[in-house]
This record gives sequence, structure tokens and C-alpha cells, in this order.
Amino acid sequence: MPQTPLRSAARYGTRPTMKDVAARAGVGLKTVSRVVNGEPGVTAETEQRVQEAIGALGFRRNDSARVLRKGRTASIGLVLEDLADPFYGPLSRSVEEVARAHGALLINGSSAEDPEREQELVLALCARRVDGLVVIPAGDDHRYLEPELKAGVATVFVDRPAGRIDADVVLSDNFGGARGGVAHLIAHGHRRIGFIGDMPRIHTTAERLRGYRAAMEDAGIPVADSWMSLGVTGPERVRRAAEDMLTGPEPVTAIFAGNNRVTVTVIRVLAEQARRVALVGFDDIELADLLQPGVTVVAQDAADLGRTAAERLFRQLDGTPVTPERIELPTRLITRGSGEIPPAD
Amino acid sequence: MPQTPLRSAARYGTRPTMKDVAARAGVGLKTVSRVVNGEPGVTAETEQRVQEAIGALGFRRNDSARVLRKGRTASIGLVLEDLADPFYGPLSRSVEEVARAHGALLINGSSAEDPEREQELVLALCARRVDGLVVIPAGDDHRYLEPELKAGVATVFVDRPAGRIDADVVLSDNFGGARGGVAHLIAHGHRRIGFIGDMPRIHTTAERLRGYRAAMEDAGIPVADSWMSLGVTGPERVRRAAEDMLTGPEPVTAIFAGNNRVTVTVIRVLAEQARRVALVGFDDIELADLLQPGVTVVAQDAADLGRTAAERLFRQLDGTPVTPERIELPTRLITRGSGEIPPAD
DNA sequence: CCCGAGCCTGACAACGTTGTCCAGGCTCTA
DNA sequence: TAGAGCCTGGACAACGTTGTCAGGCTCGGG
Repeated sequence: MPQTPLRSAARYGTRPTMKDVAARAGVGLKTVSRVVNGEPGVTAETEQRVQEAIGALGFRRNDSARVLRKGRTASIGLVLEDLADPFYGPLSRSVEEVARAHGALLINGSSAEDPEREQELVLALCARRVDGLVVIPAGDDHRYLEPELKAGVATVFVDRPAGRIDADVVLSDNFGGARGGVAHLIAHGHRRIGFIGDMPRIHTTAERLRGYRAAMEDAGIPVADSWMSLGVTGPERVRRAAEDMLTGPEPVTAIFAGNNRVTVTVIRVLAEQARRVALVGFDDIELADLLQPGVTVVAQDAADLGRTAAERLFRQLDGTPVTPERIELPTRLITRGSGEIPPAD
Repeated sequence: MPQTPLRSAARYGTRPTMKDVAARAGVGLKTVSRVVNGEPGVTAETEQRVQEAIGALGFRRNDSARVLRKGRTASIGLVLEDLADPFYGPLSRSVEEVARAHGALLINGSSAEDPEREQELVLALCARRVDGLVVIPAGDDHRYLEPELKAGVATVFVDRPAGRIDADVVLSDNFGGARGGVAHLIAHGHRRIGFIGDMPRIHTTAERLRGYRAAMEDAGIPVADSWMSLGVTGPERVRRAAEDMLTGPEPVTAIFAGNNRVTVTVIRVLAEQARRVALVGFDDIELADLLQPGVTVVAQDAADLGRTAAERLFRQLDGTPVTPERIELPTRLITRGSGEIPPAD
């Protein structure tokens, strides 16, 4: 309930206002405003007096009032899934960098992959009158944003497309990346290849799965159900899924991991195996090159994703009329060893 | 210049206000306010009409106006060093979690280790009238915050202490952790131990260095200057520093890495070495257990750091009068192999 | 039938800032 | 010296919301 006020009753020590500054400096209210905003039309001497009063009182302009008056807040909202996920760190950082370049602050929150929480957050940001929104969607219906779009709130979706609404979207080429990664395994002789991924209702997962299927079909390899494990969240379940497909009736010789969290756990499982199993993961992970073997991944550039989205956002804000667009950024296959292991049988 | 308004001239599509809703529902302004805020004293039928009007117009309360009126913003600011650093992800996340539990939003920004930028950011947050601040300081003089503290802005410093001002501080036991880590190396027979760290003006670096010195002194080992490399930022410089101390006249047999970024690079350097060199790093890193050898680290709990700080913040906001306090959280030595390698000579 | 109590509802001021507009004093020129 | 024009400074309204307070309505009891 982000709208609930803080429950505190602590007295908000009263802060000096422009009126106070004006009184102390012996000038009019508007003159203080002019000084604070660097507007012309104030003598050096008067400005001096005002500055002194400001310093003495510790005055800080109240931006709430300013926003109310001006309509613009110079802040943008970022809604992502989980800040603790290393994938979102650089993304968030690059969005912030662009925002800063445009003189805007960043307000952010995590949806924890919960559509309801996403909506709650987005609306709270809108109530704060952010000028724009960068959203990594958790849900698949964003019609609740229609009034906001109409009101001129710039909006860009990242990493996953918006649902049932026409808006800018910046994505990685999940389908192509996965297809390429799986094709890479096939090229190294694998036929029994496993796929472990998150919930298929998440767009990225669905696309990567589609890429997996496409690559298999390209090679004319029928896919056994036991090779695909979906809706797998949390290390324990990933572990079980990996172990299952390694010991089933048709044990896989290679695994394609659908995201960085899956990759990490699969690495752990494979490290315990007697035979050598190939692995390609989606998303790069730190230190992947130092492991034995190095981890081959389909890397997406999180920072670029964020930067592209944020720049797109500010282009909307700059007044250039833009029609919603879908931008897809390429992925890159980084071979480090684990993806080049030949089939064990 | 976070205060500069967005340069855009895009017309902010005019949004409906309570007045519009009132007109459409055929009720008074205040009645709409009551409905929006769930206040009692409105007939079900009237509320119904108002709700319909709200839905039809896509009305969202303007929190700027609300804040102006109420004095509280239900948002807190978080200033950290770099969101892309994996150490800050969990910290930021846990702060957000606590904020959410208290119904507050999180506004954040990165200082990039630049004191001036830190101040600029903090003041921009204060202008937004955040109720509280969680700051990971870049600078060492925070007297500029005095008017804010006096005005009742709750403030907690994390990871590093505040400079020249009396405020709450939540830290890891950097000194004790480093001392323990180095003592661990000494216990495994090392005497020539190197220390590579960031700029010593950063409190954490200074404390860890102090811990290193203390452990060496405890063991009666005189420290050669060539074993200590400070002010080392960026992978290339860390690499050079490591190589230097491995090949100098008194080559080290073990390295203590002052932070996670240093650790990662040192791992790379050591992987290229013929002889085996021991390593203990400050801060845990992902996958540290899967490397050969596993990386022994002094781990601090970033999430706990953030949570503790945020809870402390809201305790201030809840009106309980609290005197500034310095909270120090323990670190934990995690042995995984690299720190237990015996000296090579 | 009248009055009072209690419940809904709405008018109005205030929050702190900025935009508009005007007044007064100054300088410069004719 | 007077008038025009410029520069500085200030009074006032408005932004959208909430708190205060008073008015009108209904209903029950005397």
C-alpha cells in the first residue's frame, strides 16, 4: 500500500520557506524565488543578502510546491523485478545515468514478479507525477496505464513487452539468442538437449523456449517432454529438474539454461556429475570465464537495454512525437568451454 | 544538476483533478477527497457515483499537492555508490523491502564515489522532501546535512561513517573482519602477505588496512612496503599491483584483497601463476565456491546492513526519540580453499 | 407537530512555490 | 529639466489537495 502515509506522528520540524528567507533578507517573496532559480533581474547586492539568509536559515526549496506549480517533476520511475538480481544492477545503473544526464531523479521499486504489485507500484509512481516510466513488466495486461499514457506520461517497457497496450518496448533477441545457443550445442554433436526455464508466462522464458524448439526443429531433432522443465524457480527445484533430465530414460548430454539463476544452479549440479555434460546459459554471469570449464553463454547487454530504453523515454519527453516502436537488441554467444563439450555417449 | 527541470516542451496532457471528478459525479470536491482517501461519512450510493467518475476519467490523485498539504511524502532516499556493484544490489533491495513495509517509496541515486555528487544528490532528495535518507557516504564531511537533521529528516549512514556530524551509522566490522582474515592466512603458515585495496580515504579500506596491520603485528611480522598496494582502482591497476607483489624482491605467498572487485581481478591473476598463492578476499562473491580452488572470503551481509539501517530509519520516523548510535555488524570468515593454501616456499 | 440529534455534504482557507503584472526609481536623451 | 525607457522589486493568483467548520437533511421522540 504505497499510498498509505507513514504512520509516524513525529513532528516534522518546521522548515524555513521562501517567505522566511524574504523576511530575513528584507526583500519580497518573488525576489527570493528569482535568486533561488537563477533568474535575471536581481542586483548583485540583493542577491548577496538573499544568499546569506538562505545559508543562515538552511533553506531548501520545496520541490513539491514547485512541481505542483510547474507540472513537471524531473523524475522518472523504474519498476523492475528484483534489484538483487545481478542482471538488473547494470540496467538500473544505466537508466539512472541517462536520467541524470537529463537532470532527472530516479524513483524505483521491485515488483517481485507479481503483476498486482507491479500495478500498485506504477500507480504510486504516477500519483507522484513522475514524468516517465521505465517498466520491466511482471504482468501481461497494462491497460491500467491507458489514462497515464493519455495524460502524457512517457512510458517504455524493457526486457519484456507490454500487454494489451501500445507502447515502446526494448527487448533482447531472446528467440534468436536461444536458437543460436542451442544450435551451437547441436553443432557440437548434441541431440539430447535439455531446457530449464522459469515460468512460461514470462515473455523471455517463452521466447527462449521457442528458440530452443526452433533450433531443434531446424536440426530435425524431435524433443522429448522429459527434456523440458518449465516453471522452475528456486535453486532446489532447478537442481531436481537438472538431475531428473540427467538420469531419465533418455538422459540429456547438454543443458540449455533459461536464465542466470538457472545457470548458476546447473553449474553446481554438473560439477557433481561423473560424466561431462555441456552447458550453455542465457545471460552472462560474473566469473564465468574462471570456472572449469568456462561457461558458454548467450549474453545480453543489460546496460545497453537500460540505456536504450531511457534514451527512448527522454526522446518522448523532449516533445518529438514518436510512435510506439519495438526495439530488439542482439545477443552475443560467448564460448568459454562448457558449450563445446562433446556428447558423453 | 538534478534541479534543472526537464528541458522538454511536450505538453503535459492535462489530467483530471478532484474538481473534475466532483463535477462529473455531481458532488462536492471534499466528498471526492473523502472517497479517494477512504474516509468515513459518505453514503454507499454517493461513493459509487464518485468511483464511477474516477474510473471514467482515469483520475489519479496528485501526490505533490497532497504532500504539500500534509508535509509528509512517504518516500525515503537512498544514496549509494554504484548500483551495478553486486554488493549494493541486496543492500538496496532490503532497504526497499523495509520501506515498502512502511508504505514508503524509494528514490535512489548513485554518487559514483564523488563527494560533490553525493551532496548534490542528497540535497535534491531533501528538496523533494523525502522523509528520510539512507546514505552510503562518498565524502567525509556531512555538515551540509545539519539543517536537514534539524528539520527532522531522519538519516542513517551505512557501510561508512558520517563525517563531522552526529548521526546513526550502520557498519560492518571491517577492522575485525580483515584482522581475522589475515590471521587465518598467518595461521596457515604465511608471513609474506600482500594487501591490495581501494583509496585509503574510504573508511572501509582504511579499516581493513588497519585490520591487516593489526593481524601482522599480533603475529610479530614486520610489513614490507611492497606488500601493500593502496588507491588501486580498476582491473588493470589491480592486476599490476598483484603481479608486482608476486615478483618483487620479497614475493608474497598470500594476498588479502580489500574488496570484491579487487578479489575478482586477483583471482584472474592467480589463475595464471605457476605457483599456488593463497587468497582471502573481503566481501563474498557469487560462484566463489565453484572456482578451483574455492575462494575464501570475509563475508559481510549486505542485506542485513540495509535492513538494519532502514529499520533504524523508520524507528526515527516513528517518533521514538533516538540518540545517534553506531551499530557494527559482524563479518563471517568462509573457508573454501584459497585461504588454506600453504606458503609456496 | 415541533425540536434536537446525528449524519452527509460542501464552501473555504491553507500548504509553498512560480507566472503575471504593475509600480517605483533610476538613467539617458532631447 | 522633463519624458521615455529600463531595471528592480513586490502584490496577487493559481497549482490540487486536505482540514475545518458550518449548513441541510432525515429521523425519532416528546
